[in-house]
Formats: sequence, structure tokens, C-alpha cells
Amino acid sequence: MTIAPAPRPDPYASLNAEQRAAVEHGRGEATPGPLLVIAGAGTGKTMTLASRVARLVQDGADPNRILMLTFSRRAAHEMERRVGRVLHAALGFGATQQAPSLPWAGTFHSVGARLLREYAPSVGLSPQFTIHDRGDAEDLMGMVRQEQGFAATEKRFPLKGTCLTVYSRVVNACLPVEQVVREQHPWCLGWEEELKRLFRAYVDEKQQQQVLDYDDLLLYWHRMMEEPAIAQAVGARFDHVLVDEYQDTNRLQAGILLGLKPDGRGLTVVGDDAQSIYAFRAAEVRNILDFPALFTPPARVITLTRNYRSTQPILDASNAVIGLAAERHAKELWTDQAGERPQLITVEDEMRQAAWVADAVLAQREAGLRLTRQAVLFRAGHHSAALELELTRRNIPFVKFGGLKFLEAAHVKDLLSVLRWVQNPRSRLAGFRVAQLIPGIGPASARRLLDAMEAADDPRQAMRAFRPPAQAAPDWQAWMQAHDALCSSGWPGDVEIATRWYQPQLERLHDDAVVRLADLQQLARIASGYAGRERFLAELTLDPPQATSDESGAPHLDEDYLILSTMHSAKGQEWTAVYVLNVVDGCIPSDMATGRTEDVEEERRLLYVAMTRAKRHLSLVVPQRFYVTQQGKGGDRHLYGSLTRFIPGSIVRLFNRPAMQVAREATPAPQLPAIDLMARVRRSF
DNA sequence: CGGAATAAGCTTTTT
DNA sequence: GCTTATTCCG
Repeated sequence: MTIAPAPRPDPYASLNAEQRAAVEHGRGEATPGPLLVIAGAGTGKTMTLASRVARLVQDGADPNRILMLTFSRRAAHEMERRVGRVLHAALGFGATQQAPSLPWAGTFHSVGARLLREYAPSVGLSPQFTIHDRGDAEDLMGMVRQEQGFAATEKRFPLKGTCLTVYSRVVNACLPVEQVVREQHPWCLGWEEELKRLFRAYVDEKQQQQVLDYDDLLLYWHRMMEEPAIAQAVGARFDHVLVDEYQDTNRLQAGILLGLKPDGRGLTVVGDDAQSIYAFRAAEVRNILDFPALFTPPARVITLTRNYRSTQPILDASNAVIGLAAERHAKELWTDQAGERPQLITVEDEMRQAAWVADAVLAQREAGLRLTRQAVLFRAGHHSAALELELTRRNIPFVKFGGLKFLEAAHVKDLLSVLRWVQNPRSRLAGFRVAQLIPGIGPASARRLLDAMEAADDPRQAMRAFRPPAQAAPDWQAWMQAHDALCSSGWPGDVEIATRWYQPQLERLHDDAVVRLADLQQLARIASGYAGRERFLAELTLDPPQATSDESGAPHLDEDYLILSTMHSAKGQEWTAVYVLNVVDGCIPSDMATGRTEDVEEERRLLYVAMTRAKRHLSLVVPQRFYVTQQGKGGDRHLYGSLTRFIPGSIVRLFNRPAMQVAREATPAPQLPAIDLMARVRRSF
């Protein structure tokens, strides 16, 4: 049977004038000048960027020479999918033909890792380097902090996590230690010299061990681009460089881009200053505000304001919230879609909040809206705890984005450390962790072993020569056998060997070994999808599994499930119905972030991002009383919350406020959960 | 020296 | 609630 060629619809037909201008910018020129697209929430940003890439390829650009940088891995996947789709249509391919893919699409960090590995020999870096995630970096900082004697100072020295936060900001914002401490961590004033000494030791340690942390991936890339010859060579590999979510880039990233394309030709950046929510990670809004003036002639600026996602009442409320922001690129989103007003729901406490959301979700589902089209958003990972319990109780499947991580569980880190130590015997961190898993070996013996390995030319030989304490001898023997097997085995059998060695330690150390073993089997499944041990270790750090589901087991992909997500992880996503939890001062803005006005402004944008995720239904929930488990002194206590300062009286009128909460408070009768019995009966078949 | 038990903080968001 | 530093015992 032959398939008749489908009539080819113009893939660009649905673009509006501004989008089309962005897509066609510089067409016909060999190297288009720099372009900045200011794309408000829901204005078809991804579509526009994908169409521009497709247009370029269709006009003859080589996909291998297009660098597409995105902020998150999730966005990178999405972009690749969309580009593929537009290209597929544009080139008139049949159903079975593959559109060309973009080999250089990824996050700054992953592209950086790839380039660094490639150029490692010419910049004095070991191509074998391993990558530390945040947890590893913190552990290493902790080790150095201990070794330098800062753990036992008279006055309390900043904790390892704080040290790493300061260090990370120093690197990403390109600022001196003094300024970061003064502006971000004033309670650490007085420790500047010690911190600098600590950071020097930390850097030495990383180089000694041949590891890079997240910040290094950008820092080394940036430093590499400061060498004109290398910058020239790297820049010449790419005809077009496109950057998504430009408002979330930091100074290092901006510097990298400028190194790649000093005159801006071939450079396109897209973003929305109103959605800048990563200043805590040293993102620099000025990057996008100042972009046009970096070049002569200045970059062209195109602004997209027509919203295709939400209804006008949702936009009115969102515009009003962001309208009170101190400084921004003025733009008002508009649409021609009518709809209901967003809701402002007041409930008594977090329990009622969870019950209300569960009810609302089920009601929407009964009305025909699949769970995957609904999402619950919140400021911090733990804000969803009560809701998760309620959902589990009611058997509503859900998947949670953001918050706790599979890779951070102790047993998963143990197993990964085994693989990493074998891969890179100079990794002191992995070694320290693994060695102490062996019964009879503690910090002192581990240190002796690692010192010997560090001093040796061949660290593996030093390990074999190591004489452990007598009582540890049999277990050490078992480790060496596993180690040697791992050195000579193939992939993905490695994971099995490592697990077999680790299992007795797991059972000895943890009461819930069975549950944890299941996680390791999960890890083995993930591992089998990678080409080899090195790739697995490198990519797992940069592209960890993003969603974790509750312990009752991950829902199958074909099942319907509700989305729970932090507001940060919700960026770039959209759902038909969105519920925002804890819209209360103290949660949003978080009381961690009410110190400086910039911080409060970022929280405002965060609420704006959350609200603009909604297509048709938006509900903000305000519990009047919520539990805090902070500030240890008096233990847990209730706080009486008031509606967030971002929705003052003048804005409240843009919402519907059902009076139901009054009835709830006034009713002395015990609260019965509202259930849809009919629906339950139907569902049981 | 190793390891368990006890005491004492801290608690956002992500690559 | 969960990690980190100290203490004490084998």
C-alpha cells in the first residue's frame, strides 16, 4: 500500500505578525544580526523559537552547526520535540521519515560538559573528569571544611551548605567574596578570610580529584572562551546560537555567549523579564534588559504580547499582580478568549486546603478534564505534604516535580559512589564514602587509604597494597574482589556487581533494606538505558530523573495522574486547571525572602509565573491557619496567615471569592469529607 | 580506632 | 522531622 503525499500545510501559517517577524529575522542574510525576543507568558515562545530553527534549516542551515541552549533539561527535550515537528511539516516528510535532529541542543551545563571534555587536552583538564552534583559538592566542601579545622572553631563557622552557597554565588555572579557575604549572608561577616582560604582548598581538592561541580562547567567554559584562539575555534563551529529563558542566565553565561559571538551575528535570545525567578542562583535580569545595547548596531527587539494560553479574566488578574512590580519591561498580555474569573478560596487550615483541592480536582475530572491537564503548584517542596496524604488516602494518582530527589537517598548515593570510585580512583569523596561502608573501616582508616592512593602514581595499585585493620580483613577482601570485577566487567553488568557487593552493607545499615533495594533495581533499569558507565555517571548528574512519585509506586505512563509541582519547576508548562497552594504571606513571599526588596520582587514574579500557567481554571487557596515547623525554640506552632501582599484590595475584585468558607467555620457539626459517591462507585468498575 | 548513642542545630527555589 | 558534632563504650 502506498501513502499518498499529504497536502503540505504551511507550518508557519498560524504565526501572528510579531512571531513571524521573529521567525524570519535576517532571512536572506548570511549571518543575521543579534535578535532579542521578549515573549510574555503563553505567547507562543517555544513555537516561535522552534519555527525559527526550522526556518533556518529549511533555508539551508546545517543542524549540526546550530547551538540551542535552554535553561532546563525538560525545556531542551520540549524544544527538540517541537523543532522536529515543525521541521517535519515544513520539509513535507512522510510519516516514517525522521526530521533532522539538533545534536547541539541542551542546557548550558550539559553543553559545557561536552565541550570541556572535547577540549580538555588543550586546556590541561583531564578528559576523565567526573561531575559533582549539589550533594557531592556539599560533602566535599564539608570534608575540606573539616580538614582545614573550621569545624571546631570557637564561634560557629558557617555550615558546609552555606559555604557552598557563598562559593557558588561568587563564581556565578563573578563577585568578590566580601561583597557576596555583605549582601547575601551578612551573618557570616567576619569570616571572609577563612572562607577564601576554604574556597582555595576546595578548588585545589577538586582539581586534585579531577572533578568538576556544576559551577565549574560554566566557569571553565567561560575561562576557556577568554582565550581568543579557542573562543574563535568554538564560535566558528556554530552558525546560529539560540538561547531560551534568557532572563535566567547569569553573568558567566552571558560572558560565554559573548565569547562565542562577539559581534552578536547569528545570536538569538528569548525571554521574559517578568518571569525571572532564579536570582537566588545568580541569574541576572540585567542580561536581558541590557542585551540590545551590547552590540553596534543594537540588537533588534521583538515583543510578543498576544497570549494564546489563558482566558482574559486570568490574564487580568495576572497582569494586575505583575503590574505592581517595581521595575519591569512594560507589557500587557491580551487574548480574545473569554472565561470565568479566577477563584480566591479561603479555607481554615492546610487539611481543609488539601480536602478542597482534592474535591475540586475530582469535580473537574467528572466534568471531563483528565488529571494530567490539572496541576497543583506550591512555593516549597514540603508545602504539598498534607495534600499528598489526602491524595493517597483517596487513591488519586499523582506525580511530583521538584522537591525530594531519588539521587539524594543515601543508598543510591552509596551505589553511585562505588561506580564513580571505580571510574575515577582519584575521587576522594566517592572513596571516602565507599571505604566507610566496609565494616571495621571508619574515618581514620579511610583517610589512610585515600592518602596512600592520592600519593601513588597508580591509585588502583595503592588500593590493592592497602593493609586494612585486622578485623576488617575479610570484608576488605570482599570489596577488592568486587572492585577488580568492576574494573574488568562490561556495562550494564557493573550495576549488578556493585549491588551484589553492596546488598549486605545495605541490610546491615538500614532496617528498610527491602524498600531501598527496590530503588537500586530501579537504578539498574535506568542504567541499562545508557551506553556505558562513564556516560551514565556523567549524564545522570546533569539529567537526573525529574519526577518522584509517592511510595505506593510510580503510576504507569498510560495512566492518568495529577501533577504536583513547585512553582519553579512549573516554568514553561501549562495546564487547563491550576491550583496554587498557600497563597499567604510567609509562603509567598516566603518568609526566607522578605529581607530585601529584590527578593520580594522575585517572589512576586514567581506568583505571576504560577498564575499564568493556567489555561481556563485558576484557583488560589488561602489557608487561614497553617503549621510551621521552624525556629526550633517553641517547637511547632500555628501561624495565622493573611492573604499574600501581592494581592491587595485593589486586585482582589478580579477574583471570585465563594462564601463557602464562612459556612464551614460557622457549622459546629464535625467536618465530613465531601465525596462524590456516584463517581466512586463508577470508578470501581 | 571504630561505631553507637546522645545532644544540638536547621529547614526555598535548581543546574 | 533530619543532619551534624560530641561523647562514651567496646
